[in-house]
Amino acid sequence: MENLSDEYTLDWETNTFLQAEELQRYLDEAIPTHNDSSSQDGTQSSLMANKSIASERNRRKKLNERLYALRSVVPNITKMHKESIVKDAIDYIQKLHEEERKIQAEISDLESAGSSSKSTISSPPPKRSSPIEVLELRVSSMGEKTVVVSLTCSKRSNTMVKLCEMFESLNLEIISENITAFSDRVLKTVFVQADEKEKDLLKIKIETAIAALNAA
Amino acid sequence: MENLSDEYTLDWETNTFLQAEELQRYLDEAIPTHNDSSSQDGTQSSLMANKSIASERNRRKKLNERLYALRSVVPNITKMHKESIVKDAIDYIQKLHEEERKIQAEISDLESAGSSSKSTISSPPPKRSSPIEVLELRVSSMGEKTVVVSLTCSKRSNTMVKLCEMFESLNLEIISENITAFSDRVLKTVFVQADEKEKDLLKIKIETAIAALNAA
DNA sequence: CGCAACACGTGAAAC
DNA sequence: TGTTTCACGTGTTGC
Repeated sequence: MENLSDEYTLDWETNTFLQAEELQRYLDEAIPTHNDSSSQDGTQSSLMANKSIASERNRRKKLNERLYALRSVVPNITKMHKESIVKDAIDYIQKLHEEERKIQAEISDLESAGSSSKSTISSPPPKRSSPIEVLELRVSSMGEKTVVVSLTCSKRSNTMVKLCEMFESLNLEIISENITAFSDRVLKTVFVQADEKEKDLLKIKIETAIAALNAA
Repeated sequence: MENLSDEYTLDWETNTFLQAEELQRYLDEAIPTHNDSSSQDGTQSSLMANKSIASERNRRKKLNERLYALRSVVPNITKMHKESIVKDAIDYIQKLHEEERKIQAEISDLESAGSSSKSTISSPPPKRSSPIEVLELRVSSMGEKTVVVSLTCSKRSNTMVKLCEMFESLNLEIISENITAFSDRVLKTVFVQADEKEKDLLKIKIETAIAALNAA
């Protein structure tokens, strides 16, 4: 039977080629397996066979290297089988496609910047958008000394960061705040310690801050 | 020449699966290859073997379908061999990466346009950094394809912003995320689309990102 | 004739 | 335990 006791498998799970040296040695050395000069009627059987076998090995090796490289350019993932590597690559490409589409729209909207400091709410479809697209802004009072701000935006690349910065710049006395991102929406809720009469003023402040941030 | 009588090979060159019917017939029919009733000692040899062989067939078929799908999402080229499909996909992803990088730079340049004259609202350069103090970091899996990150920090001046930026920089596939600040704590919860096996790796990534951010 | 690309069945190894 | 993934050598087909 075949001896081949040694282990040469390259390892997709542990990320790197395991024992590359050994694999290489195996590959280089093992090609002329049959150097038994049986010299039978065989014309060049072993010679031809060895070439074919080497070609096939090389082909497989190449393809595997390519798959390995493919995985390395796809972020997020670090393991998995051949099939999943390709699958994840597909998903990733599609994700990039969509992202590019969004960014493209965002940029074209940015260039045709119209400062919309007037509208209180209202921004209906995903058509009209600026860096921060406010879908809804509600400022209400909860008791005498607490004001609740509820803000809904469409989710863009840096929306959460900007929202945080924006509220931070207002220097409010924040009791508690919360941001949730899901689907294509970002929802921010802030509990502010302030007199209920400041409610409307606070709303204007927020609108102004957003407008300023978008016009920057 | 173009006789192609019993052709079953699926054709990567001409783009579509050639003679899919015939291939299918071949696949379906040929499984119980050995129904030679030699009635040899065979206990379950053929039975077990046929399972293995069918599994292998299915695995290969799956992988080929995936490769085919991969090629379909990569624009530009259409045809070529397996290896080139993967290679083109890699090139394309890298091209998209670079494009994204450019766009990102362009956008940040656009955003940091004006300013400098007389900013009433926006804080000038509040570049003071207060490190992120991690109180608890829990990364767990929820099902096979979802990983939940739960991170608790102490609340400092820019903690929320930094947390958002940090997660954004990781380029994860985020299903939904949430930040809540209350009292002197900030709690961030993120649902990430990732294999459960990536759990530990993801935790390390987050820890590293936070450490790097604090060292700035 | 060879060369390149492929599908196939098989045994080994990992989970 | 068995299921799944893999590399391998081989036969076949089109250039």
